[in-house]
Amino acid sequence: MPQTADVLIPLALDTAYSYAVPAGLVLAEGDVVQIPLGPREIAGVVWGVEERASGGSNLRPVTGLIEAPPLSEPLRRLVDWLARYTLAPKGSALAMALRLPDESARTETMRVGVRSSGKPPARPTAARAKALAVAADGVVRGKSTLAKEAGVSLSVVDGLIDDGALEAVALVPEPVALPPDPDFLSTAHLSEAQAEAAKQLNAAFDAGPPSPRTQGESRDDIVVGALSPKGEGEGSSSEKTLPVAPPHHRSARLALDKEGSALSPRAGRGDAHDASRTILLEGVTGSGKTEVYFEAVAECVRRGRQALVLMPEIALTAQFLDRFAARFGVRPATWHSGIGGRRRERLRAGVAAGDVSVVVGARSALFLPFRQLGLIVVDEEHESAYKQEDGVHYHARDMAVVRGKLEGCPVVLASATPSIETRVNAQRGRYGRIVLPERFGGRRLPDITAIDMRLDKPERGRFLAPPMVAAVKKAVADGEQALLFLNRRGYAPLTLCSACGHRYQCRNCSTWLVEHRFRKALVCHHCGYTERKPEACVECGAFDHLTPCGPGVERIAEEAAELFPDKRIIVLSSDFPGGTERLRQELEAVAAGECDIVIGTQLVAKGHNFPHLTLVGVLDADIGLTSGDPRAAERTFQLLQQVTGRAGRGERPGRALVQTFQPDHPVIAALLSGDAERFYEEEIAQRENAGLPPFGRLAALIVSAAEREVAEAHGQAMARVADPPAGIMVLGPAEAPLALIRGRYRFRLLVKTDRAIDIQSYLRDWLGRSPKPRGNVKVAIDVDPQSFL
DNA sequence: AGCACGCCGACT
DNA sequence: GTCGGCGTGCTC
Repeated sequence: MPQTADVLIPLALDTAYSYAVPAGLVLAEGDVVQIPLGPREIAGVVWGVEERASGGSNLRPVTGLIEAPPLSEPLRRLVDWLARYTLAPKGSALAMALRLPDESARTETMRVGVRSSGKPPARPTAARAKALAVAADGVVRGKSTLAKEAGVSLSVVDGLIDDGALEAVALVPEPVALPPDPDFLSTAHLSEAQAEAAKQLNAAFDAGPPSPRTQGESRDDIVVGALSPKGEGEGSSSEKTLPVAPPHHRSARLALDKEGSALSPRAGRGDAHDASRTILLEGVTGSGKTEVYFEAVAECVRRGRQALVLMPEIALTAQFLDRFAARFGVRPATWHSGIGGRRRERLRAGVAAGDVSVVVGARSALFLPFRQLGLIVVDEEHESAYKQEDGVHYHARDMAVVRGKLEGCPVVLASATPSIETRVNAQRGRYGRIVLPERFGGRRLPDITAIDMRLDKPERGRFLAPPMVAAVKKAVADGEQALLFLNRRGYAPLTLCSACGHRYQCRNCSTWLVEHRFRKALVCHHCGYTERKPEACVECGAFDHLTPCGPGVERIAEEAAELFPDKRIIVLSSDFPGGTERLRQELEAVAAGECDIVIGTQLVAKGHNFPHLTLVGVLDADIGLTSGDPRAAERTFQLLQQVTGRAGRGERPGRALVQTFQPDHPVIAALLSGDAERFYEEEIAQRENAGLPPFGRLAALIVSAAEREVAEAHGQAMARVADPPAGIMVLGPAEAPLALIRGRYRFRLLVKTDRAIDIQSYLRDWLGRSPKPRGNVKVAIDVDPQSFL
């Protein structure tokens, strides 16, 4: 019986295309196939197979099966889910999971090995005899290995191959990763609290459903950060204007749920099942979260399943890999954007075959074709680096929760400073929560003291307050390391001409240009626009009147160099001269203690540990509190908590000094009191009081039209008509700060929502009914539920 | 993603 | 007169 295959193509296409399956080829869902598309041939994945007695003869045939790991059922469902949630075309979502070997991989030379063929060489020589003596054991070696071992040159080996005494064989590539040993280190090194936490964590392995793959139908109900339903009783007022969702669309059930909040299909139903399977592992810096989740990884490996540890890319350091090796005997397989070519493909294959049992990777590792995934850990779950902002917009932490659900495996979200949404999910019982309250080894958290800048003013033209100077002086005099933290790159955030008052501004954005003295340039930190620092004022032509206003790390370094001329000072920021590799080296050097005073931006708050650090000085704790970003408070708290937590990880206790103008601000007060709990409660309450969801949901709708008036009319009509269903808020162009009109009248509306999925049907319906002014309005929908909050 | 088609400005 | 910019549509 002839087959027809629906093939999803990794392009911006939302529907699978149908192809005839040639006789002799039998396809299954998930198979990677080559198919003709227009004039070319490309790879796609079989999304469905139909048996057909007749018909299908008008379809173009599948060209062939590609040798690549097929996409498992859960992975295919993840692609579906991702596409629907982000409103991305399915094909684009597929592209994330289908990264086939690129050209460089194919052209890379295959490693050739040699072994003895048993035949004696036609022309024996001394060198040949030596080589053959080594090869006599019949073991396959690389050519260069054999040459080295025998102490002969490569040409001798080549000669023997030509001669027929050695035969060349394709070498089995070395494994991408050695198997980690879950019992390499006994659990005796764990503290009591850690051991208890590990035990609780490991209980999650047995709490799951018997078979995850029988649960297909429930997958729409997966609750992740941004999708979590609101509390009960929130507006259902606009149901009358709720458009009738197209019947073909699944969300009809959700959108038309008459029971109450249409957007909260599961509101009020605590989900004990989820709670035992997605777990927030919360512990202050230095409490040993990593060791705890390593135990879960060990347990997962013991059970013969695979574990995935997700990290923000910058946190994937040698330091971390060594910690892993100390626990498991070997370094883990790693996956990040820099892994390319053959290595990439072999890792994929190893993961698909189940040979690679642990992968540590950045967010894209989420789409690897695991054979039997048994655990996902999301380290530093609050990190905004988990947000993919280009192409398909997704949050890797949320997708990890989704994949965990689809694979039927536990998901651990680890953080010292969890995101608000994760805290809320834990609080509402949707996620489990394990807290490590203390630092490992009885070490104390650093004492944090405020320096009230209204009282303790720095000297004129200086930025370090006297108590800060004194503290740094004492620390370095005692041979300790100090960190001065200022989250501002460059020399000065604003430059003006003291003769005419001209302020240097970016020509693209409305931001001030930041002076970078080292680079002799004025730089826009928003768009990257750079210009040479002018000799004379561009406005009035006055010389020597350019005045830097305010501090950046470079300026602090200048001040520190004057105050502590004999100390080793280093500035660490993301624009470190010499690139990422140099920066990495410098971070290692600092960790090794080869520096007295570190001056750094937020870069130093993440990833690296500095064991010699005892003093952290925060130079402007108030930066970011007034940014207008709804997550400003949360972000600032997380950052300050992390950076102050860097102090005192070694034997000595640490302390932190915080320069601030608002010691009573809730964020600063919570930081000073060390009461994170209080911060979260206040922050969540505040959002609820303001009528905001406790965490972000926002969808952006882009309308582009050939004519500005058309777009504007459309947008205004939309904003007006949109008396939106519960949980959806449509912001008109005037209210939307991001409503940029760029290029040819591209027009952007923001639509705020609980559930991106519902927007799709809502908009389709609304636009379907609306008159099309000139028949020339195109609607593309682009949603990132989290990027704005 | 590629590739064709079609509409507008600026050249040998 | 065309060359070529990109905006738009199509690929089973």
